[in-house]
Amino acid sequence: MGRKPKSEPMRNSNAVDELREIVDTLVGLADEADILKDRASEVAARAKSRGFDVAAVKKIVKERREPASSKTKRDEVESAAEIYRAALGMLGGTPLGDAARERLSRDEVAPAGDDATREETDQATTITPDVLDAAREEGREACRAGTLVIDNPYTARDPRRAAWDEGWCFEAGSDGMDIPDAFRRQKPKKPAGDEDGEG
Amino acid sequence: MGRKPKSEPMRNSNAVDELREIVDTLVGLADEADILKDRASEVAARAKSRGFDVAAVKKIVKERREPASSKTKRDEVESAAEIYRAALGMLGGTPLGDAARERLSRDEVAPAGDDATREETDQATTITPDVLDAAREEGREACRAGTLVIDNPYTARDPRRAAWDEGWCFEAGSDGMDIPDAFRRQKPKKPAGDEDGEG
Amino acid sequence: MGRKPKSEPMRNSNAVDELREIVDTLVGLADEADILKDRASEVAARAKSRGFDVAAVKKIVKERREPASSKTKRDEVESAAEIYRAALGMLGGTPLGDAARERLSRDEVAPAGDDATREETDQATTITPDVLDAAREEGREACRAGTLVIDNPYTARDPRRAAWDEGWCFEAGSDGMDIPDAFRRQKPKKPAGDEDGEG
Amino acid sequence: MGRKPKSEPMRNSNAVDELREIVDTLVGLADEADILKDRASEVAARAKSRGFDVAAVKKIVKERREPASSKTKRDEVESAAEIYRAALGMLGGTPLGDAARERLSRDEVAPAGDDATREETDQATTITPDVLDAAREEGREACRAGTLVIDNPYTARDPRRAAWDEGWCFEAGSDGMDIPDAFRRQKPKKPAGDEDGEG
DNA sequence: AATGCTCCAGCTGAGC
DNA sequence: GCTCAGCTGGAGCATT
Repeated sequence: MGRKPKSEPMRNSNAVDELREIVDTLVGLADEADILKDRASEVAARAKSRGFDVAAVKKIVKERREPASSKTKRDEVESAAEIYRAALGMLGGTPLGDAARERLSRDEVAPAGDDATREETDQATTITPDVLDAAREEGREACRAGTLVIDNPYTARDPRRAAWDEGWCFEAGSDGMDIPDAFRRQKPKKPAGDEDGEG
Repeated sequence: MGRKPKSEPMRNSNAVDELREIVDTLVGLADEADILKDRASEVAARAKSRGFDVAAVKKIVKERREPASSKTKRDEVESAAEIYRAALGMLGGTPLGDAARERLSRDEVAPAGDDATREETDQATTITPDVLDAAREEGREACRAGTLVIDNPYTARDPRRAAWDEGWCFEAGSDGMDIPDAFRRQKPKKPAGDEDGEG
Repeated sequence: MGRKPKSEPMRNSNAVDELREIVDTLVGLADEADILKDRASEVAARAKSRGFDVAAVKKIVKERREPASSKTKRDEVESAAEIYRAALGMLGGTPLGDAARERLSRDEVAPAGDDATREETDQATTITPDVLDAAREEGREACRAGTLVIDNPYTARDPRRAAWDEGWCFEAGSDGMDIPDAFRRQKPKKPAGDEDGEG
Repeated sequence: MGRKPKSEPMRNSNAVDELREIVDTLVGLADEADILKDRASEVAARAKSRGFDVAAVKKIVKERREPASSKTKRDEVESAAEIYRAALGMLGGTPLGDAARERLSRDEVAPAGDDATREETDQATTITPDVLDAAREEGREACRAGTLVIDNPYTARDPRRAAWDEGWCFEAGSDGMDIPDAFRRQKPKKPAGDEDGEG
């Protein structure tokens, strides 16, 4: 395999030498990268053999490395997804997280109804579908009444908390008005104006 | 460009006809798939123009479509990651979620120390770094005392809740014993035995 | 952000320290990998600014780095693809390459007809569709006559060369017999036997 | 569980209904896409069981589907890569393809030396490294003399053809002048001007 | 609008 | 035999 045309000075060569250097450099860098990758695989294998969940470890590593901006964006997406889940009745027992609550409160999404309707709720209730439906309805009424989503009356682990959230979010998106800000992509180019792509 | 050797019957042809049919079928299927993809892009574009967060919508769609098994696995990984975050002090204010708590309780990870040390905590405390450190220490003591992680004394939105969780998880992994079950990959082939890959 | 639960020795810690070390190591390795990647990007940018075709350079680098085995497999696939193209009349003016010719010769794919039919061909012919069709037909006859594909009578740059190849390959796959070896995946688990997955 | 807040009219609902419709549509489209994918897998499996080389079949399918523009670009990159390979002495026995030859001729890359030096070459030579080196040197001289690369004196299957190409291309890039046009990315923004990114 | 980039899913080769 | 990690190819996105 001729590496290069045999014996000659070619010290004036220009393009070929440049090209060769570029290629060699890139090959070298790629080789070094392979070494690093191998070492990482080793560490992962050791972690696995010790019993750690490698997928979870990688998740942590990714988190550590991702810049704050990505993290922020990730949270933005997740909070929006939670609100959507709630509005579609897909919460599945897990109530809204902090980010989603903050987003909903920040945007004052409530249709601003007449008056507060939330009353005392006893914690000792047995959880049945009916009870959950009632909580959902409570959430809707609360939303109409202008109650903030953060004022969900049920405690953190109470299944009714999620149901109330669902009702609230559903109502927030069901007022016949335009899409509320909390449903929109945050930090848009056009802060408040709506662009109707098909109108 | 000749599409095929010109005029002849070739009704006995075997391999070529088969090949042609296979290729044509695959091309057709791929074309149909492209159409579907275009339609999906259209819908996404419309959603975007209406103001929805497309990334969040896609997340919802993915969730809807992913089979229960994937969902379960995803949760497994996420709960492990949360426990790791807690142990490394990376919770960042968000306390452990349900799955992680359940996992920690299920595995009875506590080193079973001497006696319960948790006392009353007043909710009205101003949150300072010191207060969080105290909560962290409380969590560690609670872990040593055999308190279950589910018995975190702080309420859902109290920042000390996360700190207590961190302390508890850190302690659970710091007892000088082997890696606790809650840190391990769930449902392993070898339920409890450890295999040291490096000897 | 508390890096770790505040002030204590914890020199007996086990799982947590291990986990921390694993994560830190992986983060470090990933960071180093990023540096290498940046350097590679720099080199690529320089190459681009000098006027080189970066995509082509990357291709060369990839080639240099890919092990011989991958190269071999790549060639296997490419030779098969060429034969398929020829059989489907998709050569588009480019005749079969060396690898495909060798493969076809090695497998003696010709249906072994009666006698040689190829006669002299004058090079000065004007190329018209008819001429190409004639060359195609010649190739088919040559195949039936047992002529090896390597004995294509047309010179390298003659468009009829590709047409002859097309005819030859088409005939090789059109004999009404089973799929010829040259059409099959080389180096199969079952050297000659065919397994019909569908019955 | 709860698909949506139970029984109510909500015919005025806006955002939620829109969202639900979008999600449902996307789920439906993705499901249809899955079906198509399954069918394609079936066909591929059948092809495999019949003995076809599935990778090669996929390559053909891809080719059939890729638009002419992609094809053109692909060829551009490949021809550049071939020229680079030749200049670096990596041809490995395969001479330049048509596209590369055309590119080199189009750009008149030769340094335009003194006089033609190519003489008759007898085909019966035994191929040895020395012979290849000689062919390489011939190619270089031919390039210096202004001979077009298309006038490579060796026939298509002669190994010296590749060596001659290598010498020619090497010389074309080694004249101490700037990077020749044939080495550059075709159809650049700045047709002839060079921008030195690091000068 | 075109291009490069980054992320993701699907595929392939090992390993228990 | 099945699973799993690594990898390649493609699609969406941001950018100019």
